[in-house]
Amino acid sequence: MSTNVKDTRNSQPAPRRGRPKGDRAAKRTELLQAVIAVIAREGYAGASMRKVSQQAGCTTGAVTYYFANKEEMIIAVAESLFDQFDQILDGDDQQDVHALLHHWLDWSNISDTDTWLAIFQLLVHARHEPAFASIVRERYAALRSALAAVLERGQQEGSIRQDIPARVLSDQLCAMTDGWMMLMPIEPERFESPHGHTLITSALALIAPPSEQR
Amino acid sequence: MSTNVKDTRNSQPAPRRGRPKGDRAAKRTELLQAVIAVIAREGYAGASMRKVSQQAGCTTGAVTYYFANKEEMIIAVAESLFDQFDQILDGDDQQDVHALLHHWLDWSNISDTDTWLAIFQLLVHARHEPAFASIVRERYAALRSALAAVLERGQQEGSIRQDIPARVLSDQLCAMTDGWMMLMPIEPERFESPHGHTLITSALALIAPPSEQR
Amino acid sequence: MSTNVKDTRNSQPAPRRGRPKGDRAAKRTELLQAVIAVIAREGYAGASMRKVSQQAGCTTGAVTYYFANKEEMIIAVAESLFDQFDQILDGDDQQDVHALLHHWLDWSNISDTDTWLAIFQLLVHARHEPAFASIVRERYAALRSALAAVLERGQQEGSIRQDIPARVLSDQLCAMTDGWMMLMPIEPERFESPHGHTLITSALALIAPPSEQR
Amino acid sequence: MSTNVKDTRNSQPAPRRGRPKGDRAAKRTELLQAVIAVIAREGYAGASMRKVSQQAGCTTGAVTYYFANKEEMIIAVAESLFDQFDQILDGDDQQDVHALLHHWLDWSNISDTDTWLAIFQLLVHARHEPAFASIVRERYAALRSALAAVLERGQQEGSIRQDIPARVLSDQLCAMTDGWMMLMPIEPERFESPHGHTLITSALALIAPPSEQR
DNA sequence: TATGAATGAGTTTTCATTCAT
DNA sequence: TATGAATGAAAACTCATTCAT
Repeated sequence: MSTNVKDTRNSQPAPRRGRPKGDRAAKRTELLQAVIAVIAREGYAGASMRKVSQQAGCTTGAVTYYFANKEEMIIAVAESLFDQFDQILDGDDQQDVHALLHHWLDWSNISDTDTWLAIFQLLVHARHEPAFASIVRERYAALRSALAAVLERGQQEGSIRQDIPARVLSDQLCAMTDGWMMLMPIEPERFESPHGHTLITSALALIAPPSEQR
Repeated sequence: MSTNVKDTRNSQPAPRRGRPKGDRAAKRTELLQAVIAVIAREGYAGASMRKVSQQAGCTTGAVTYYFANKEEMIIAVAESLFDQFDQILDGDDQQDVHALLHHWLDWSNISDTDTWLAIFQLLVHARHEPAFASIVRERYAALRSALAAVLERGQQEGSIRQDIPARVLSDQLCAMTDGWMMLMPIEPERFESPHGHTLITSALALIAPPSEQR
Repeated sequence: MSTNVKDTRNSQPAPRRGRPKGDRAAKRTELLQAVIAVIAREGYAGASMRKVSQQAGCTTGAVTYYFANKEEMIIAVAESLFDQFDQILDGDDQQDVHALLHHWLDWSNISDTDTWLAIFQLLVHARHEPAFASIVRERYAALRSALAAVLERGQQEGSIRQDIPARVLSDQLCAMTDGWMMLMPIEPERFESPHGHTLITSALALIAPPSEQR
Repeated sequence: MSTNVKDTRNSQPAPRRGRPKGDRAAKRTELLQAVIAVIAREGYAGASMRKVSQQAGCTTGAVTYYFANKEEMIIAVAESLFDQFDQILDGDDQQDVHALLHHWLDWSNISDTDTWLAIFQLLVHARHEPAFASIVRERYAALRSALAAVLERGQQEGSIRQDIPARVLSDQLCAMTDGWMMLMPIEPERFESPHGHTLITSALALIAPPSEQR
C-alpha cells in the first residue's frame, strides 16, 4: 500500500522559481483549498472526498492520488489552515496592541471567511481524529502564545490590565472568539455591526486596565 | 472491534418480542440518553442510529420506532439536552451571584459531562440542520437571558462591573464557556485544577467591578 | 399460530339482525375499505400495512389480527373488489344494451372511483401474487361472460354487429376499458368530457352493426 | 432461494477492481437491459436495485454508480424502453397499413417480450413517479400519433373505416393492446394462437370499413 | 501521472411480522 | 379481542478506497 512510489516525487527536474505550474505541490494546494471550501460550506460531517473532487473540478481518483487517505487529507488541511491563520495574524503591525486585537477580534477584516469556518469545524472534530488533535494542540498553543506575547507587551505599556496573567487573558480571549465563531453561522445578525462592534469594544473593555473603566 | 464489550451484550437471555410492560415515555427517555452518550463519545458525525441502538441495547428498528427519522431524533435530543441544561442551572441558589457563576463556569461540578459535550456537538452542527437551528436560537437565547438577569442583579448589588451592559457580559461569558468546551476534549489537562480553577477565577475577575481590581 | 382460538368466534351470543356493530365481519369490511382506499391513493407498491392501519384509524396489530398476513389481506381485498364491481354492474337495467354499455364505459357514473383504481392495481400485480391470480382469472372471466351475454342479446336484437362473436367483442371492450383505466390517472384531461365522451361514443360505434355506420 | 442459479454466479474468477476496458455507455446499456429483465420478471414493485445488480452480475454500488438514484434509473429505463419500442415500429414497412397493424397487434412477432412487459409495468406506476409520468405523456403520445398517421393513410386508401377519426381509432387500438398486455401474464393461453390470432383479426375487423363487414 | 469504474461496508429508512400484555 | 412495542430483513443511498488502464 505504502510503496516507494512516492520517493520518485523528490526527483523533480529542478526547483523552478515562482509558482510552479502543473507541479505536484501546486495541485495539492489547489485541492486543499477545495477541501477548505467544502468544509466551510457543508461542515465537517458533510465533507466527503467526492464533494471535494467536484469542488476542485477533478476526479475522485485525483484526490486519492494526492492524499493517501482521508485522514492524511484532513491533516494536510489542518496544517494548511493554521498556515493561513498565521499569515493573517503575521500581516499585522505588531507594534500596536489595540490594532492587533481589533484585527484579531474583528473577523469582518478577514478576507477569507472559509479559513475561519473550516478551522473551527476541524477544531471541534479534532477529538475524534487523534492524529489531527496533536496538530491542534501544538499550533493552536502557538497562536495563544503569540497573542499572550502581545498582551504582555500591552501590560508593560499599561494599556492592558495587569491583575490577570497575559497567558490567561490570551486563553480567555481565544475561548471567547471560538465561542463567537460557533454561533456566527447560526445567528449571523448578532455579529454584524453595530451589534458585532459592541462585542469587540466590550471585549477590549474587559481586558483594559481599571483606570480606563468607569 | 475496539473492545469485546459487545460480546456481553449478545449474551442477553433472548431477544424478547412482543409488548413489554415499560411505558413509552420511559423508553424514549432511555433512548435519548443513549443518543447523548453516543454523541458525547463519538461526536456528531459518528452518531449513527446503529451505534445508538447498540448503546441502548436494542435493534435499529426500535430506535426508528420511537423516532420517525434521524432529524426528529436529533431535535428530540436537542430539546432534552436543553432541558437537562436548564435543570442544572435551576438547581442553583439564585440569590448568590458568585455561587451561580461558579456553578455556571465550573464544569467539574456538573455531574453529567455528556450533557455538555453533546450539546456542544449539536450547537456546532445546528447550522446544517435548519430545523434544529431554530431550537438552538430560542433555547440558547433563553439561557443567555437567564444569565444576563443574574448579572444585572449583581450589577445592582455592586458585585459586577457596571460599565458593560449585563446582556453583553452574558454573551461574552457564554462565548467563553463555549470556547472552553471546545478545547476541553482536546486538552483536558488545561481544564483540570489547579489550571482550570484559574480560568474561573480570572473570568470572575474580568467581570468584577474596578474597585476589586488592583 | 393457527390455534383453535378462532373457533370461539362462532359462539357469538345470537345472530343479530341488520348490520352487526362491532362484529368481526364488520370490522374486517371496514379494514378492507381502508386497504382499497390506500391502494387507490398510493398504488399497489405503496400500500403498506402500516398505511392501511393509519387509514383505518387503528393499530398495526389490529390489521394483522384480522388478516393472518399480507397475502391473505390482498386476497380478501381482491374478492371484496370484485364483489363491489359486480354490484356496480348488477345495479343496471339489464334490458337496455346501450344503457349497460354506457354504464360500463362511463366511469364518471361510477360512484366509487377507488374501486376501479384499486382493482386495476391488483390486476397488474396479479402475476406476482399467484394465489391472487387465480381469483382474477375466475372473477374477471365471469365479468367478461356477463358482458358477452349482454352483447349476444344485442346481436340478436340487431343493435350489435354480428360479424364478430359476442365473446370476442366482450374481450375487446374489456381490454379497451382496462387500457383507458391505465392512462386515466396519467392523462386525466383525455378522459374528461367532451373528449372522454368521444371515446365512449366511438367505442359504441365500433361495435355497432354496419347499417349504422356511414 | 427459488433456484440455485446464484451459486454459479459466485463462482466467478474474482471480483475485479479498478478501471475496466469497456466504455461507459455500453455498461450503462447493459445495466438498463438488466433492469428491464428484472421488471419484466418481478414486476415494478419487486424491482429493487439489489435484484438489478444480481441480474447484471455486479454489486449494488455499481448500479448506483451509473444511476444517481432509483428515480433516475427508472427514467433512463423508460427512455430506453420507448426507444426500443420505437425501433420495433420503425422496422416496419410503412407502406402497408395492414402489415403494420399486424405487427403492432401481434406480440408473438416481437422478439423481446421483456420490452412489452416492462413498459407496461412502468406505465401503470407512472402515476406515482411524477418525473416519469411526463415522459410517458410525451413519448406515448408520439406513439399514438404515429399509429394515427398510419390509420389516416389507411382511411384515405379506403382500407380503414372513415366514420371515426383516425386519432380516436388510434387511441382505441392503443388502449386495447394495453388491456391485452395486462392480462397476458395472467392468462397466457388466451393470447396464444389460435385464440390470440382471433383477437388480432377481430381488432382489424373493428376498424375495417363497413363494406368489408357482413 | 492521472483516471474513473467498481467495490463493499455503512447509513437512514421502511416494512411485514411477532408476541407479551 | 385488541394493542403496540420490538424485531430483523431488506431497501435506497453514500462513501472511502482500490486498481486496471
